[in-house]
Amino acid sequence: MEQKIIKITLPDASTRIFEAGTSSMDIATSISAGLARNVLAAEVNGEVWDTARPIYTDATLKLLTWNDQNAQTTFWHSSAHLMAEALEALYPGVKLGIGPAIEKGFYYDVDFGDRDFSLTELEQIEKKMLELAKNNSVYSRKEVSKTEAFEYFSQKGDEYKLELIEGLQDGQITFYTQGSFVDLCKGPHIPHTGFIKAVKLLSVAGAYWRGDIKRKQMTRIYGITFPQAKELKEYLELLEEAKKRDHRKIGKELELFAFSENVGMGLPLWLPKGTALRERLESFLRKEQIKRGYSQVVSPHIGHKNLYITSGHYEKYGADSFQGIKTPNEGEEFMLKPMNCPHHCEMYKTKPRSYRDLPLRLAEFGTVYRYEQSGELHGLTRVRGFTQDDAHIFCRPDQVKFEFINVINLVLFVFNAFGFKDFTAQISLRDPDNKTKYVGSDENWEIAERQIQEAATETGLKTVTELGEAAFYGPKLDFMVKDALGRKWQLGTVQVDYNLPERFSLEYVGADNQKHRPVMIHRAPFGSMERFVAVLIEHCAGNFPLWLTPEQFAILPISEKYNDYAQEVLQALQAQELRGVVDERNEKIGRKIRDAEVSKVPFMLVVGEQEAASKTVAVRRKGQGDLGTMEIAAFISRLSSEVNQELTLV
RNA sequence: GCCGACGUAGCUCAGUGGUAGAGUGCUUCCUUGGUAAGGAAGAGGUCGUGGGUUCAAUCCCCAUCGUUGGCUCCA
Repeated sequence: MEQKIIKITLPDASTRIFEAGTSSMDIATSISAGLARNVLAAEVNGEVWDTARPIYTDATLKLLTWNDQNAQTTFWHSSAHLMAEALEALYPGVKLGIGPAIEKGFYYDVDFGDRDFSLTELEQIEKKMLELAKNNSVYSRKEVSKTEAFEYFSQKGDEYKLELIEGLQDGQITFYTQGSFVDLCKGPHIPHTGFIKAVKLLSVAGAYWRGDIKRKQMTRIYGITFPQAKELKEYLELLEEAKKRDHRKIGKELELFAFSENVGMGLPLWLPKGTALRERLESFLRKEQIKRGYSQVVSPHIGHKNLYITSGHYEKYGADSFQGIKTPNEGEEFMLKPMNCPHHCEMYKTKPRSYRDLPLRLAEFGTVYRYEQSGELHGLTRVRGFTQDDAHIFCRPDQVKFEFINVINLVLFVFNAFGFKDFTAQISLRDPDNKTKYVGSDENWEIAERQIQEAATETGLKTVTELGEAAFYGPKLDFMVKDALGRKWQLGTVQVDYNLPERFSLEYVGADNQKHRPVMIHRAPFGSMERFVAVLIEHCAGNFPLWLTPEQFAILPISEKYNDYAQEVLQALQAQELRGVVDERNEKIGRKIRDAEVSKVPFMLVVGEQEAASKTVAVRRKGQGDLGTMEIAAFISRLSSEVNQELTLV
């Protein structure tokens, strides 16, 4: 029986009575005209609806304005429709794929046919969008049958939409219309285009239809919109600021690393300062791992081809890898190692193992080489030669969960040490519909997947689960951190592997005096030194913690007359294992300070006549200014204690 | 690998169908200065590379290499 009267519960738990069929816009109007002017969408029983959509049942209602995430998503989705309307106006006959909102903004995939599309055309599309927005065209929703939907887009000749309709269920198909533009869309949308006051189209990119490399590549146009011009300006400024944190820029400025065409793309050169930083990171982790029962090992950069045939990697990746290294011996071939695990398996096999020996934890800062697709290379985050902070834990099946938990704790320890609070822990499982992509028995996969999930639960780790993202040999838990521009990168990783022990016939003798197969856990808390340093740079904008920074201080003589004293100070500090330089240039002190500030040196030690006479230094802290004069020993103890404090915190 | 953009002095970038400019850095000189840029002079570029169009190409076209925004991939 149909209700005549409905009860609406608002977020403050108050309730109001309306006639059935009242829309959330009507309700907003009844509350206040100001609210009605600003409401973009509504959450009806937790689902985001158009404000014009009539409500026929009792419901909880939250009116969404620009400050709500869901309103912004709706706003940007509606903006994608507006862009599509502009595109149809400017380029008659374009075909449209999908046009969703994304985290910041929206995109639409467009097929321009034979036409080449260029960046320079974005501006006139923006103009057209703003012009159309001024029409205050209402986004109106219409339920259509599958047949009607087919008819409309057949007539229009848009095969992409037809394919989408194919996958939809009759009775659940809706069209949205604004102005002259009609789109297949389940909504919701903002009330009308007039809310869209500022538009910026940011970039164009090729994107395969339905993410399939074998299908047509469409032109994807990315953009963002705002209800106020001021907000767009602020957003663009934020983007500019983020670009200043880019590790590629800071890495060059601070002389941490470089690339050379002559060396080869994706092969980073670690310069002295970058190396100093990296080696500190390595010793930090090495020390921690020793505490946690790991043994450090070293293996060569190449391995016999047979090693990778045994491991299965040759079959899987051989054709897409750096190719084999030939020797003067006919038929002999080595491969650059793309991972460390096969070497570590061979280490395991150097002697018979007892169940009492397990777990065996072999750790190595192992440099590996992978022929990544050229289009994938990106600064230090995606390279072709990199060093993993790798380790393989060989354990009994009953130890897997415990070891897994310990690894999770190690990763969290590392992330905490560097202040990475905003990360995602992702459990990657098999694609249940495509099991042939993976090796290993169903049973082992199920055990491994369960153990990962249990370990995550028991450590209290908040995780997201992705199907189909597992490695081909086992499920994994990845820790992802965002870079300055919001791109996600996988740093820490933990992976269970039942496959390699099988392929390498690894065994241990159990308490029952029978042979058993160990389980392997691959893990890397940093992921790789390269990617970790990249993300760390962006995280701290090049202002590294004192214990890590390549140069902790710069000694700045007032004039050349005090260079000798500056050297004396340097000797004293270096004797205490503190790191820094003397700026002996023929420049004024103001200049030397500025340069040291710009190059992010934490401490500046000004030395002149007074300091030389009293064997002191005038200390200045980056970003804080003058801290006053102190004796060299006092500065040493201040710097050392700050370093120690950082290290006990981490 | 695919689509788009870019490649000019060590760095950041301007510019033009008639063989190139700024700022900064670098070198030298003057200055020896007390907490975010002292002054002057000078050196530096086959305009990524290879073809083509043209009387003439750094500029237009093609190819190639590299970088870059995405897509796909990622042991």
